[in-house]
Amino acid sequence: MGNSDSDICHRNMTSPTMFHKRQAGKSQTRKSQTSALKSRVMEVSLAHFSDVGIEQTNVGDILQDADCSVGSLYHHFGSKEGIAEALFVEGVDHFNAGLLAALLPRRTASTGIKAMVTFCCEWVTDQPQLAAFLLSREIKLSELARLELREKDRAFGQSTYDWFAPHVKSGELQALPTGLYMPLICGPTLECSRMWLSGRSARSPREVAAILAEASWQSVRKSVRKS
Amino acid sequence: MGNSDSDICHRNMTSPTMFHKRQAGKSQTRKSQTSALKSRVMEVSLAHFSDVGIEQTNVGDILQDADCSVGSLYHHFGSKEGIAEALFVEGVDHFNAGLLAALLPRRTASTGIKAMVTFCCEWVTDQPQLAAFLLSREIKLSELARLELREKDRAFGQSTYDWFAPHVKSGELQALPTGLYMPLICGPTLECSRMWLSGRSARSPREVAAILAEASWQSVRKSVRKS
DNA sequence: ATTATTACTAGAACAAAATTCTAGAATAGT
DNA sequence: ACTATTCTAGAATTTTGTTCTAGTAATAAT
Repeated sequence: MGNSDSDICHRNMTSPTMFHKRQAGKSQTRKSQTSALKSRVMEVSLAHFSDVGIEQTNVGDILQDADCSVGSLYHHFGSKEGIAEALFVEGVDHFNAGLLAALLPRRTASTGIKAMVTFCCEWVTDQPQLAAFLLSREIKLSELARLELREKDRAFGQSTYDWFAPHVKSGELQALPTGLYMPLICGPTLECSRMWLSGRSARSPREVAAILAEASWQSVRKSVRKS
Repeated sequence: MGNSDSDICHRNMTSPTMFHKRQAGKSQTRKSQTSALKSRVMEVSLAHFSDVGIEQTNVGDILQDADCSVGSLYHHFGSKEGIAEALFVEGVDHFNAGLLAALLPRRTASTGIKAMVTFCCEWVTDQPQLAAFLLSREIKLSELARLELREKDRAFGQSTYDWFAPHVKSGELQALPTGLYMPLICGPTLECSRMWLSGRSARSPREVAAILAEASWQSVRKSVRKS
């Protein structure tokens, strides 16, 4: 059938060794090259994901933009969703840590609540891509990542609750089902963020931070009204 | 090259006419059969989308569950995203209409705001699938649909604003940037909804409707405080 | 120093899934 | 009756995510 015997096994004959396109800096250690590659992939992926969503992003584009080979990508991340998962976990960690750092030092209910809202607004405004990606929630997490996040979520909830509890006891904050504090405090801000991120609103969260902070505070404070 | 002259054009020779699996009811008009098919596809798709997301849902399953052919599906919806788009537009319409119907008859600021929140809670609790799908926002809308929605959004915003304006003037409601009313009023509820729909919270929006309604009202009312 | 072992890179091959294509059937319009 | 249009059908194609095999650099073990 073939031209001669010489064409037996013509597949996989192009030795990868022949090409060394990506040797970049010879001085760099392998380790740093590798971690640079991983960050490059994550950065590029985030840009695509937040722009058109995970589904619409195709691996080929990531590969090209990050100058990465199929093999490397699947070695490091396992799948396209794997990249999204890494980004998601990293992002949640960063956000939660910042939020706690903003909350914990405050000594009064009012300043604490307002600090949370303000932090949310700044964070979203400062990293719109990551925010858009986290808020989109189109990620199908692996069982492992799901458990990891559930645990982090629990720990985070506990930390905030420990801060709230005394102020509830002292009568500054309303006593509410635990699960309602976060939605009441951050819900409006997140909704504004979604609108701004998707172009449905012109005002950035930062611009309306003060209003949101005040409003959220009014919604959870224990109020004794005049009228 | 071929065996004989008789095998010219052997592709596409299986006449679709030979099969009449889906003739269902002969009495039905073609029109009603068609619209039934479309609803079936949308219903089945919604179930899959809200369950595992658009990406994870595969067209083959929809085809099978809705007893629809590839041709019909692509004729009516153009693509998988097309189905999602149709569902999305329909869902938003339904929600907005309901919300307005709940709001407009109310005569006081307080009852109006609370009616909005309550309606949100009930709606989400009553149609969790549709709610989950709408809130997930993993849909990449076409330019056309985007414009259509933008316009509907504008009209909706106008209607609500027309209701708000007098109460702002009368001093019951705070004067706020127009884009902030919806996030403040519905943000906490939507956040609760997301948590309930994704299993991160046990309490349904309906169960906490009263608390949310009161809190949201406090956040937008014009307040004169004692202390 | 030499030899396993491991971590990583590379891209061709593969498989699965979405979409296009061709064509026939039902219906509406003239 | 005939023509155009809408709709149905499924085979064929294309696209795209992932696997596979094969190689290289770095490290550990002997």
